[in-house]
Amino acid sequence: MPIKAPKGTRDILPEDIYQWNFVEEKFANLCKRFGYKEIRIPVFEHTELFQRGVGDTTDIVQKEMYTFLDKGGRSISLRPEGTAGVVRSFIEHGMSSLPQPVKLFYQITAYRYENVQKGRYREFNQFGAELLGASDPAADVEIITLLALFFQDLGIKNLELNLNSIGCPKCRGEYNKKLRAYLESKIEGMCDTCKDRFHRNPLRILDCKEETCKSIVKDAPALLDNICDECRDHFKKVTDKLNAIGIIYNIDKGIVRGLDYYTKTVFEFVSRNIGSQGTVCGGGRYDGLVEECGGPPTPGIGFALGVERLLLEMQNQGIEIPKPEAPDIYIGAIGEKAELVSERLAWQLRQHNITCIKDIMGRSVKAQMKYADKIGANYVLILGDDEIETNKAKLKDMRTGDTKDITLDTLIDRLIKNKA
RNA sequence: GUGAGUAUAGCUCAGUUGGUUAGAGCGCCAGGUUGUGGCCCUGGAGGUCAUGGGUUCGACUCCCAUUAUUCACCCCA
Repeated sequence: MPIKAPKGTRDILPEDIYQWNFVEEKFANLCKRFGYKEIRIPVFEHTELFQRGVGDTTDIVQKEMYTFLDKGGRSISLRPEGTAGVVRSFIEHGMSSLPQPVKLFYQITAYRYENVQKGRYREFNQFGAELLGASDPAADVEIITLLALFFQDLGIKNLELNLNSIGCPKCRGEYNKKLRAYLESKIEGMCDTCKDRFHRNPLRILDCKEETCKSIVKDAPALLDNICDECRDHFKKVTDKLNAIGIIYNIDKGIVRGLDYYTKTVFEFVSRNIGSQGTVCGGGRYDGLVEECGGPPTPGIGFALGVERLLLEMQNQGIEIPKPEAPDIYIGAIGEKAELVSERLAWQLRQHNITCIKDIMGRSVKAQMKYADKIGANYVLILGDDEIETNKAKLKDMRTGDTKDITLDTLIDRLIKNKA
């Protein structure tokens, strides 16, 4: 039995890689335009980091992490997301002593043990950015505008931006009391997971998809209507700024986010066209996270964007990504003498930054021509005894089919000129 | 963890009420033209019919299990 890629993983093949390179480069350039710097973090971390950072009560930590003991007996987990690792690095390298704010971006794979479906894999790719040290609503807006501009740059239209505020620990505590009071009498009518949530994290009951829970929750007090003055003011400033820029959004009181660290602003960009996993990007503010992970009190906000979903959406919208450039020239040879010359020629061409494919199969001229055609070479040069003797050859333009006599010494200059 | 669909060549798929050497198109290799691609023609390589068991004189076809895969639930990027 041949070995196949494990469930939920996939190869990105040479024929598709240009799409990935394209969005990766676009994202990196955009982040730099906003003053963000790239950071690379480990694929695995101490399990405890995610337990503390992502949250012990979350599905991600409870049932989706790839966790194992290494040979030293340490509990290690593959990162299920990027923020916790970035925050750990921020603390470990004393980045709170850097000029504030600290702006970071990354392009990572992440790992979650889940059942696979469209737009969801066990190994998946995320683009993310984290803005640390800035508590002002302007920081929230910067992160959202970065994303809006990214989608605009790529030509993606009609992604819905959903916004909510889930308050700070202070007002959320108040709200949890209110919510519990409201739900207490109705607890018997709720599903089993929600009965559990009632004690652990009643907020997430708001997000339950069970009909019975939904109907109970429908008339529950909304979190957004019960946040404290400071949080309300923060949220208003965020929406005022978005209005001023002209970024369209919905306020969605149901967004809770599955990670425990979020505070105040939470948001997501959603597509309706790419299956049931339509959240292309999710993010929010996490003012307590750095401290929770053992660093100095530091506000932060960031997001993670699912690259597989991004590409699905681009495909869905018919957005064309420029294909990679074709090889400049194919050099074929007949006979050993010509082969030696073609080796030297190819070496020189490549030194001059010209993409040159040469024959390494010793095949017939016809086979070589067919191959040159299939790889999309712009020009073909076939060398034989005649060419070596006269130092001249026919340079064939594969598009038009025209051939032109050239001397071998002028080939490089000619190709360089063609490229320009 | 749960539910449903699917599994035949590298890819996309045929394969009759169960019948003997399992097919096509595309792709790959070669030849037709021993020095010039695309079009055309000819030939070749490539299959434990997902795996294991069962029913049957006989199974790609029917039944069961397993695995993989797709979509969905939960949840999330």
